[in-house]
Parts: sequence; structure tokens; C-alpha cells
Amino acid sequence: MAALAYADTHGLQALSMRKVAGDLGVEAMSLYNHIGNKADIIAGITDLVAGEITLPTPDFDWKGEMRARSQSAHRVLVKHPWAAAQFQAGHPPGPMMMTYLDATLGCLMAVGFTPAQADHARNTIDNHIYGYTLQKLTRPTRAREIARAAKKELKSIPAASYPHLHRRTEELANATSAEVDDFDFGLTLILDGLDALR
Amino acid sequence: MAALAYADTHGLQALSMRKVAGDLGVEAMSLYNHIGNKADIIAGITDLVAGEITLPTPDFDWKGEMRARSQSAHRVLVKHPWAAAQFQAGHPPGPMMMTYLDATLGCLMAVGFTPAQADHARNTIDNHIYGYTLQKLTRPTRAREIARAAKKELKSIPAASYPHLHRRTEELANATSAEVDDFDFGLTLILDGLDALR
DNA sequence: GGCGGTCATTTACACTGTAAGCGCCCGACA
DNA sequence: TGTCGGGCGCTTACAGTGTAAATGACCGCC
Repeated sequence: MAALAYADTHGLQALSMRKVAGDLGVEAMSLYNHIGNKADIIAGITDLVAGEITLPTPDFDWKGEMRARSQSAHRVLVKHPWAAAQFQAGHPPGPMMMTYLDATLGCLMAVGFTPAQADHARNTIDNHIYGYTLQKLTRPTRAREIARAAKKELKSIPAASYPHLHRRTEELANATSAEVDDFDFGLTLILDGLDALR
Repeated sequence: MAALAYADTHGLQALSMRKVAGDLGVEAMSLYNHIGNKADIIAGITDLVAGEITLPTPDFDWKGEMRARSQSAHRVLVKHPWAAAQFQAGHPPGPMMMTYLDATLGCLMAVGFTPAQADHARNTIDNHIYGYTLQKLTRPTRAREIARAAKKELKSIPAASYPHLHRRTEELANATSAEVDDFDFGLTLILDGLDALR
């Protein structure tokens, strides 16, 4: 799908029928001979993205599987920065997304979770993946950049009104090395909690 | 803000300058005498929503505080269905949002979390709130509706291709009473995990 | 040889955010 | 009291959006 490349480089917001058609050397209306809607295009490329995630397999080390698929999903969603919001938008899943969901449920149910537990567990993990990815996409990633951004933000966070927020931002402004990854922080929390429920 | 009411009833997607202006008995361009952008409007009403959330206070029972503020946030975000996506979009926070963030950090730091821990903890909790709310907003909420929706979905989930997903959906189609709330499921997981880290 | 179906094109419409300029009215100051 | 500046609403305009409708070129099949 050429639309996928366009969304990746220009953002989903900038994607229009005319632009996609132009990339294909064609007029906008021609696209409607192959698809029904713009929504169909977005659903299509979103499902393509879902297909890039490496699937978990049933394994005794289910935590490792979940961790691996979470990191894979995170990597994929960073590669396609517009996609995380679509994953959370709640549109009916395409085939790729469904095999992804199915593999995840299968991995969890294989180690003793009931279907309902597996469903809830998957939801909790996915919320963490999507939320973390979305937030990481809007913030700088390298330590120096974080510090500089924090310094700039500090000026709009008066210590008198927001003491704790100010303190935390101050800390970030002076941090030299990246902290422990927030992603694994929350993920470990969730996985360990799930383990106790099994 | 009249725009808030419009977004609540018609959705953020349908909100346009001309519609908001119409609700105010005014022409579209007049709005630009009071604001700079459409983005300013959205930022404004988003911050208003943040202001509706009841703030946590420093307390020995910090888990209770976090649970209360999570449920309040969830309620508020359900009342303004467009807002959860904005909360996650990563735009710079307005004053209401900042006092909300500050209060949350303050509550956590008061019981011994370091600023960095508190920040990570808040992020993990918030991701859960937003993710869960977004997903609940697109699905029916009453047990009978869930069952009916699941029955309809079953037809597009062939058991041969997606056995586990099919099984879970089947279970949902036959469920008579609402299951344990998914929200508290994940929230308890996270809070208990955080407790161990303190 | 003609015919139906596939697919691209042109034109058109209702709608979007917003730049530019015009004019009214009211409060401040000479 | 006269005038002047600025706040505020209006109209017009433009580039861009998704897509409905009609037109026409091609190509395989009877």
C-alpha cells in the first residue's frame, strides 16, 4: 500500500485521497474503483502495521513471550507513528490484527489463564504499550534533548503553583543519562501482577 | 465554553469553527478575535475537562487516593467521549491539567516515592485509565448489548483461523451478567505492583 | 463484431480552516 | 463636545477536503 508510506513520512493527518493518488500517478477518484472509503484505506494500512508485529507463541515462559511481543509492538508503532492512535481507536480489527490478538490470547490461555483472564490481561498489557508509545512519540528520546526540553518547560511551570511538577521537571533538566526505561517499569509491574493471579 | 457542549454532543470530529460560531449566534471569523486557532479551542476545552477530575490529596492511603482519582478521571472522560484521545495526544498541558498532574505527583511523593518513581507510576496509571476508557467508549456497556454484539462478531471470526479469539467471543455471547470490571482488574495490578517498589 | 465489465478521468458540490479588509460602536482624552 | 483608537463582528476569498455522478477508453468473451 502506497498510502502506508505516505502516512509514515507525512503523518496520517496529511494523508488525502489526492495525495495518495498522486503518489500512484493517478487521479483521486480512481482510488474509488478499488476501495469504498478513505476509512477503508486507513483500516487497511492499520492492519498492515498489525501484521508487522512478531507473534507470541505458546511457551512455558509466557512472560518472556509477552515482553517480546510488547517490545516488537512498540518498535513497530514507533516506525509508524500514526498507528498507535488507530490501534486504540476501537475500529473493528482486520485479519492481521485478529491473528495478532488470537496469538496473544493463545499464549496466555496455554499457561492456564481462563479466556476472560487472558482477555483482561491482554487489554491491560496493550493499554500500556499504546499509552507508552503515544507518549514517547511526542517527547524527545535522547538524554540531552530531554534535558533541554525540560529546561524550556520549566519556565512555564511556576514552582509556586506546581511544586511537585516543577521539582520533577527540574530533575529531568539536570539528568545526564537516560533513566531506567519507563516501558519495562510498567510492563514488569503488570506481568508480575498477572503471574500472581494465574 | 460552548465548544465543549458541541464536542460532547456531536463529537470532536464534527466540531468546526462555523458550527461553534453558529451555536453562539455569531459568524465563524468572529471567533478569531478571541482565540488564535482551532487548536486553541481544543486545548481550551480539553483543559476544562481536566479541571473536572477530583484531585487526589496526600494521604497515608495513597492507593485509595489513586483509585478514587482514576475512577473520577474515567467518569469524566466518559462524559466527554472525545477527550481521552486528546489527553493521550501529548499536547502541552494547560493549567488545569498541570494542577491535576501536580496533585497526583504530590500524593505519590508524600508516601515515599521518589520524583522519578512517582512520574513513572503516574504514567503507568494514566495509560491504563486512558486506554481502558477509550476502549470502553467504543463497546456496548450493558450485558445484553455485549452479548448481542459478540454474537454478531462471531460470524466474522471463523474458529478455524482464530480459535482462541473465537472461544472468548463465544463466551461473551453467552454471558448473562457483566463480568468483573476490567478497570479495577488492571488498576489493582498496577497499584499492588507499585506498593512493592516503594 | 459487438457487448459488458473494469478502471481512469472530469466535473461538481458541500464543507473545512483561516487570511484580508471593512465598518460599527464605545470609551478615553483634548 | 469632537475625534480618534481599538475591540469586535461581518463579508469575501482561497486552497484544500471527501466523494457523488457522468463519461469514455480498453479488453476478454460470446
